[in-house]
This record gives sequence, structure tokens and C-alpha cells, in this order.
Amino acid sequence: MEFLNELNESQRKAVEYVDGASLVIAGAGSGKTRVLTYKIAYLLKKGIHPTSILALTFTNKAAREMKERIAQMVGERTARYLWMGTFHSVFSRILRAEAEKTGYSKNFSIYDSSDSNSLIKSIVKDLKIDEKTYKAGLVHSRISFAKNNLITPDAYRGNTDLLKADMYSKVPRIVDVYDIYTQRCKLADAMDFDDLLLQTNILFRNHPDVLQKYRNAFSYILVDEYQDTNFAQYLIVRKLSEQHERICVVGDDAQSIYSFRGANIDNILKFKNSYSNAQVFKLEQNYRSTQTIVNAANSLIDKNSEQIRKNVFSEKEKGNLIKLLSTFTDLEEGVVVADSINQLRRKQGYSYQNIAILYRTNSQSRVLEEALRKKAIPYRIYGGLSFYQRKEIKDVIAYCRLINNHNDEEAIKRIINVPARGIGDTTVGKLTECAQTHAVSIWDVLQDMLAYNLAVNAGTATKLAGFRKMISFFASQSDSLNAYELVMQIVKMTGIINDTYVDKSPEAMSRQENVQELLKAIHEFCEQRVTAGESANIGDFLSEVSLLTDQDNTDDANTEKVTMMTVHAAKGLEFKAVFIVGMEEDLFPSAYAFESERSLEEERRLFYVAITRAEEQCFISFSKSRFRNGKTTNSNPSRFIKDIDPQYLDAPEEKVQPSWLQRQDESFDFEFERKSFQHQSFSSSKVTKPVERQTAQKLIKIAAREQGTKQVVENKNLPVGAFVKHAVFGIGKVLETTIADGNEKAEIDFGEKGKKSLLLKFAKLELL
DNA sequence: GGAGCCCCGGTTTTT
DNA sequence: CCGGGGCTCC
Repeated sequence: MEFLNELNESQRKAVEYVDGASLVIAGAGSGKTRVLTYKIAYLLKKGIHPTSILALTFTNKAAREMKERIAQMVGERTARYLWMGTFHSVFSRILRAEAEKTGYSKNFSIYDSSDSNSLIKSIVKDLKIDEKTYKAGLVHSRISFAKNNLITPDAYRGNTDLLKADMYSKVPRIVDVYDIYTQRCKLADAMDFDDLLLQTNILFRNHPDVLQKYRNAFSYILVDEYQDTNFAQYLIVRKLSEQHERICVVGDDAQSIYSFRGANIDNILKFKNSYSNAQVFKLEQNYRSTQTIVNAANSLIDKNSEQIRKNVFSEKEKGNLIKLLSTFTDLEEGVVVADSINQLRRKQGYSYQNIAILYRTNSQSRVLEEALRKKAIPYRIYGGLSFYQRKEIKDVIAYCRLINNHNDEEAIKRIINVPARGIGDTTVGKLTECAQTHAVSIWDVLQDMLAYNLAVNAGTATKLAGFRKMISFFASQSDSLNAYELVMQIVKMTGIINDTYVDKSPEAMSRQENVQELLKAIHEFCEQRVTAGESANIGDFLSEVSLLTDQDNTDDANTEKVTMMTVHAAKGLEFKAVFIVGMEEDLFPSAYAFESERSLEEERRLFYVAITRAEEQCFISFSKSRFRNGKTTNSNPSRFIKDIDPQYLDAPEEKVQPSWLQRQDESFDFEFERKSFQHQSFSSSKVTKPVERQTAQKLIKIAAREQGTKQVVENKNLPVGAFVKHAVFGIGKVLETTIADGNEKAEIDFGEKGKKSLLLKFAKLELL
């Protein structure tokens, strides 16, 4: 097996150990995926049958890429039989296969988060409890937490800790919502994402024979990104592997950034508690980044208390220092980043696709976009609304779901009046209520409206019957037509396709394109399945598409464009140059992270992930003010900057403060005082005074001193409506203030002297 | 039942 | 600033 020579010693050891449980701690850029793929190839070459290998990942993309690499090593004909996929897709397959033991049908629908939220919302409404207190997102995250910890509604009711916690949080009825939510999902023959794991656990618990079957089937189990597993996932893996303990988990505790989604870092930290004989392998050589970047990242993560200590090192060149970029406004930040990108291209020959801009929140992308656009720098933004979350796409999918599973409540509610066919909210409300009282699905009510005493007038009844017949007709076709042919019929007959042709507005055009795109995707899906000799009906399509996100949209990933994404989305990727922007208190770390040391440490890991994306150059920028939620707020450099050993940082020469910023301080005195009166604590030096030259150390000291000071000045702009006095124009009223190219401008009405647009850095205005 | 206005609230998000 | 949801008016 000469391919093992392509590995370094620790990688090779990790690959060759197959006799028992092992934990591979893989530092950033240390060849984690390589170890996994080689290990699978190694097992296959040792004669293990591909169907006995279960490899679990967190994204479809990771699974697909790994499968491709393995196919290259051992051949496609072998690789295709591997059980490789996301937790959710693998276990949804098993749940469908074992449907008669689960209480769900094999055609069960999968509710995505928005389906879950909308169902929760309707339940909260039904229970007549306050919708503001019981916000769908909040309730969903609690339900999700419960499910991830295998706490059923009954167990929840018996758990005094949870009940108390809910009482203190003033949401004591969460448990009722959870209970009803579970019933409604069941009635709709639908599982949400968390159910796929919960129900798998329940299946294994209630049916030891089934568990045993899969234990025997999977003689080797591998788990990628183990630091991101939750309890439900941990237990599935544990149950499947506890007899033979031929399990290998790979991950990096330093890159655990999904605890808000239920991931439990303890799973990796305490792996040895579950598998006491486990061998631990550490991959510590980083092949991605320069020494400076690796060392800087190490010095940062060293500040976390909860971690598995490791010594990540790089043998690449030392490389440039991490450059700190300090600006006064977020607009200026955009300009500086754009300029630096141009410089990287000119002086170092980087191309756009070598460069990424990473931020903490999606909303930061806007200003950056504008700055790049102004300098004609091409970019591509990842994240935001995914393809499958777009309305028109979800509508079409909802038709498919309803045809496949008539009881799917969220699907029927979604499309019963799309395109508009005169079945409004009132009617849907009646239908839902009627279904509730008889404990049946909405579809059941439609089947026999008279028997269920549905109180609608004759016209509405006709429309409902028409809808029901249409869905039944599609369903009757679903055996003879493949997914593509059926969806084609749907979009034509329902008028969805015509709906998108109503006008030539950009929105309508885009919807049209999206539907076409979907049709194309379904077409490809069908062709692939047919080539592989598999069926390609609507159910086959749905079971794939429900667990698909467009993270793996590779359409123009290799084009000449700068990548812009959140740090979360950047995990696993690498770029020659990385800009981490908005490194400010309350933004990164997020203001939400201050509740606990744990969440603060997670933010630090997030920053660690960001830095370690860089191969050669890393830039960290922060701004002294930022436009957020409609307001300009002042901000201080992130505490995390001072966590990095200053010897790896190149701090900026502080520019002389522009006069407009200084005078702004004065003009805002009254606003300043009002606020500081309200909040007792404030420091008078909100803005760093001009400094000729600041070393990294000094700057970091300032960061240290300023962090923790609550912001009191909210609006740096001249207040609209204020009266000002100008040396030449006299007294005027402020109509509007804007910031263009980092310069604050004000539109001021000077009465008979007319309206003037003035740059505040030049106009000597006195606030009256 | 549907279009247009007002008010509120606003992290991250592999499935 | 922005989108979503609730409300009003046709």
C-alpha cells in the first residue's frame, strides 16, 4: 500500500490503527480529510466491504468530496457502495427502510426550519399564549435542544430542571407547545431535522433487533467534524459501535463553533470516557499557513481554558505579519479593504479568487459590497437566502411533498392558495381547526368535508374540491411519471410557470429563472438516477432534496471573484489572503456572547477559525464607528485582538484624525450628555486621540483599556432637524445627513440663502 | 381575499 | 436600514 507513503508519520499512524476506537485531533490545516479518505481507502484495500463502512459527515458537500477522492483511489465501482453521507441523510434512509417500526410511513415528509417555525407559530396562536413571549425561533430552539438531548415531551414534563428554567424565563408553556408540536408532526407524517436523529435513537431503543442488524452491518464507523456532534448523534454512534468499538472520530475542539445548534464540545473533549481504550492521535503539522499565522492563531486559542492542548506548527516560511487595519467608519473600512485587495493583486500577483473577506454577521456584507463595486472588484457573496429557501422553489417543492404525503400540513397550508385560487386565510383557519377537533389531517377533512362539518359556503367547497382533485390527479400520475415529468405537469397545470411570467420586473424574471433552474436540477437528478439504474420518482427526488442546501453550489466557485462570507460559512475553506473585518466589541465577540465564559470561548474559537483560513496573509480590521440597525454606533477594538501575541501583528500607523471627526465630538455634546445621564457609566474619551505612531503593543493596550466601556454615543451624525449656524449662510435647518466616501455630508436649508449640501469636514458649523 | 401602510426588531445556521 | 407581520381599506 504505497499510497500510505504520501502521509506524514502521525497521519499514517492514525490511518493504520484500525483495531479499536481512535480519536484523531486534527489541528487546522493538518490534513484531516486526507486522513479520513486514506483510512477508508486503507480499510477497503484490506478487504473490508464498502457496504460495511459507515462514514458520517456534517455536510453533503464534505461527503461528496470525500467520496470522489476515495473513488479516485479505489475506483468508483467500490466507492459507490460506501455508506457515506450526513448524519441526517444516512439515518433518514434507515428510518424510511424501517418505516413499519417507527410509526411513520416510508414517505414521511421532512420539515425544514421554516416549516417547524410556522407550525410552532400556529400552535402558539391556538394555545392563545403571547406570541411575543413565545417567539417561534425561541420555542423552536428549546424544542430542538430537548430533541437533541433525547428528551421527549413526556420526559420534559417530568424534568424539574427544564420546567424550572422555563418558569424563570417566563415561558412555562414551552412544554405544551412541544407536546402539541410532536403530535402535529406525527399527524402530518413529518419529521423535522432533529427528529431524524431522535427517531433513530427511539428506533434503536425500541427495536434491539434492528439495532443489532445495523451493528452487524457497519463493521467500521468513521465520523468527521466530531466536535460538532450533539448528544443524539453521539448516542447513535455509540450504540452502533459499542460492541466492536471499531470507530474513528476526527475533529478539532478548537474549531467547535456550532454549540448554538446543539453541538456539544464535551463529546470530543471526553471521548475517552466513552471509549476507555481509545487511541488518541494528534495531527499537529499545519500544511496550510505560514508560521506567523499558525503561531498567531495558537497564541489566541491558548487563552481558552477548555481545550485539548496541542502544538500546531508550520514548516512553511515565516511569512508576513498579520496586518491590523484601523478605520474611523465602516465605509472607510470597506475602502481600505478594497484598496488592499488591489494592492495584493498588483504587488503580489494574487488573483481575486485567492482572497476572502470574512465577517461575523451577514449584514456586514452590504458596505463591503459597495466598496468593492466602486472599485470594480468582482465578488461573490455566499450565504443569505439559499436557493431552496426561495419562495417559488419552496412552493414547487411543497406541491411535491403534498403529492407524496397528503398529510403534510405545512405543505398543504403553503400551496393551497398558491397560485391564488380563492382559498384564503379564513378558509385555511377553518380547515385547520376542523382537522384539530377531529384529530385528523387537513387532507382528511378535504376528503369528506360534509362528514367533518366543515363550515364553508358552496363556492369555497367547490374550490376546495377542485384543489383536492388536482392533487389526487398528480398523485395518480406519480407512479407512471418520473420526478421531472411530474413537476413539469405541476408547474404548467397549476399556473406557477405563468405566474412568473406576469411582468418583466427583475423580481419576476428572477423567480422565473429560479423555477427553470429547479426544473433543470430535477432533470439532471432523473438522468443520473436512470443511468445508475435507480428509480427517479417524486419520492426519490424529495428524499434527496429535503436534506439539500445549496452550500454545495459549485457553479462559479472558481471564477475570478473575491469571496465574501461569514466566518461560520468559511469553516473548512482556505484562501491565500483573508480579511477579517469588523473586529469590534459587541460584534466580534457578539454582544450575545457575554452571558457566559463558554460562549465567549466559542467566539474566540470562531476567530481562530477565521485566522486559520489564511495561507499567506491575514488582515484584521476594525472601525471606530459602524452603521448598525439604522444607527451609527461607536465601537472599540475587539478584546480578541489583544489575545494575539503582539509579535505577530503589524499595527497601523494611526492616521491623524480628520477634523470632521473631532468637531463631531463637540457638536454632539448635548446628545452625549443626555445619554450619559441615563447610563451612569461613561468615559469621556470615546475616540482615540491622534497619535503620531502607535506600536502594536500600544494599540493593544488601548484596546484593552477601551473594551468594556459601554457605548453611550449612538448617533455621530448631525441630528436631522437640528439648527446650525454657518459663517456665510447664516442659520439653517438640517434636512438630511449622509456619509459618502467616509465624509459626512449634510443637506441644510438656509431659508432665503437656499438649500446647501455641505461637507462637514470643511463647513464650520455651529450647532444651536 | 388581497394590496398597501405602519411598527417592530434585528447573531452565527453543516441538516 | 431592512424585512416580516399585523392592520386597514377596497
